[in-house]
Amino acid sequence: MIDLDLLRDDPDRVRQSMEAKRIGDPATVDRALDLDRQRRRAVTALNDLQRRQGELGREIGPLMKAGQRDQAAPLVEQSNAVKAQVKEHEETVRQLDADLRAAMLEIPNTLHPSVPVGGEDANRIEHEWGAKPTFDFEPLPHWEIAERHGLVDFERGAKVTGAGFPFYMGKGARLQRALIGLFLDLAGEAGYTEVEAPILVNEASGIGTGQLPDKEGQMYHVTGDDLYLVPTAEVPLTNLHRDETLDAGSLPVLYCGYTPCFRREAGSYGKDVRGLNRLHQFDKVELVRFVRPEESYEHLEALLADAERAVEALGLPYRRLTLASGDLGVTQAKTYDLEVWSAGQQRWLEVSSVSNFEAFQARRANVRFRPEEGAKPEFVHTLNGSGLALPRIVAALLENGQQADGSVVLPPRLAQAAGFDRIG
RNA sequence: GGAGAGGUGGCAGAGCUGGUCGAAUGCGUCGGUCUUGAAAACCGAAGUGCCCUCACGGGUACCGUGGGUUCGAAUCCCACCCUCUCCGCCA
Repeated sequence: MIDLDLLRDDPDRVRQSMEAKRIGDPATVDRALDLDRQRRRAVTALNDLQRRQGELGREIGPLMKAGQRDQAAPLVEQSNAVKAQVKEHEETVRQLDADLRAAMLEIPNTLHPSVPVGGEDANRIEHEWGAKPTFDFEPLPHWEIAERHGLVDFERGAKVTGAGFPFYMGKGARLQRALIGLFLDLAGEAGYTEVEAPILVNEASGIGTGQLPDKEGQMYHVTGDDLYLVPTAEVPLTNLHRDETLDAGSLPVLYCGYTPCFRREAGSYGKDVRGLNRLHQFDKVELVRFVRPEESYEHLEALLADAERAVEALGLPYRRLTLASGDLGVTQAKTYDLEVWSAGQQRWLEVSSVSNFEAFQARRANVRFRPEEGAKPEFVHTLNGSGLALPRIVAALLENGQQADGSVVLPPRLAQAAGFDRIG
């Protein structure tokens, strides 16, 4: 949710962000402003009536206590009349509140000035690291390598659950476990507190981080208990402090957590979804920061560095993009993507998305802090980044590490964590 | 899942035979007096959201959440959520 004061003071900026992000209808801004004006008028009227009701009640009280019902009768009659009006106005305010909130939830976060405006082709490549491997043979895509070594069983996953829910077998499974451990260790070294979180969350949490109502169809919904499977650990980790006022001295708060992630990926089909490229269930280590607003862009860079360190630990060539406005979601003010080079497919695969949400999530989730003793609570800024998502990392490791004899060599740091340095 | 108890301000804990209750009291916090300084003692301050106001200030709502009864609800009724105790079940 954006700041209502910003909407009132600078609606043009809000509209421009909507247009640049290509999200929503800019007319929503005017609708929200209109609802806001109506609501304030209604609240003022309601408060006046409530005051009158209180006055009458305080006059009636002593009379009733003294048994002077007759004297109280006309006042009671008045009070009943006011009560009816109060009820009416309450309903009006309730409706306007709901409408305004709905409109506000439709308005995406504003952009940081450094975000390039445009569509996907305006994404800015900032940095490239590592050398793409070269081969004196035709490198295979990871799904063929995985099949050859029995690392991932897509068919049986499809039988047991459905497409996009693979089994990892043997060294494939051990690799997952080693990567999760390695990523959590790296985050721990960087100062993050490790968290094991619930992987089912309630509706309020979905709203808090912005998955609801915007991306309703993307989460698996457990209807029996009205809970949602997490699409990322960002949801539980950020909602951990929902409706809290944090101690200023505790900031910044840094959490890392591993969870399986569940995404319906409704509407995404095509050749780029083969193998491990896009799954309904996958593993990811997520990094989350709660910070003071004035420091959030420094933290964005620090968080980015944390994610890059993880890729570099694996020796995978990668590049960093600053996402253009059109590629940003509802909630982000600025996002960097990290993409690793996947030699068998000859393409870049997104493995991390590092974002500053400024106060957008904090306002929805009501996470605040008190800047100093006695000061008013303010919203924190929240940030998060993958550190990292596993499947495409595994894809790149298999494709980049493949040898002429069909075996796969693992990078040293991973070999150490996994307990083996070669597959096949 | 069954039976019972309970959810009050930063914490603890009254109030719950409805009527200036945003709410006693204690602890903690902050300011002051005293002291060379500190402690103790004493005095005082201090919640959050929303609305009106340039401001000073004022109004209103909030005692788990949402409804209801009533002229009036922290106090009564209903539903839900959560915590605790006992029983059952169980990795």
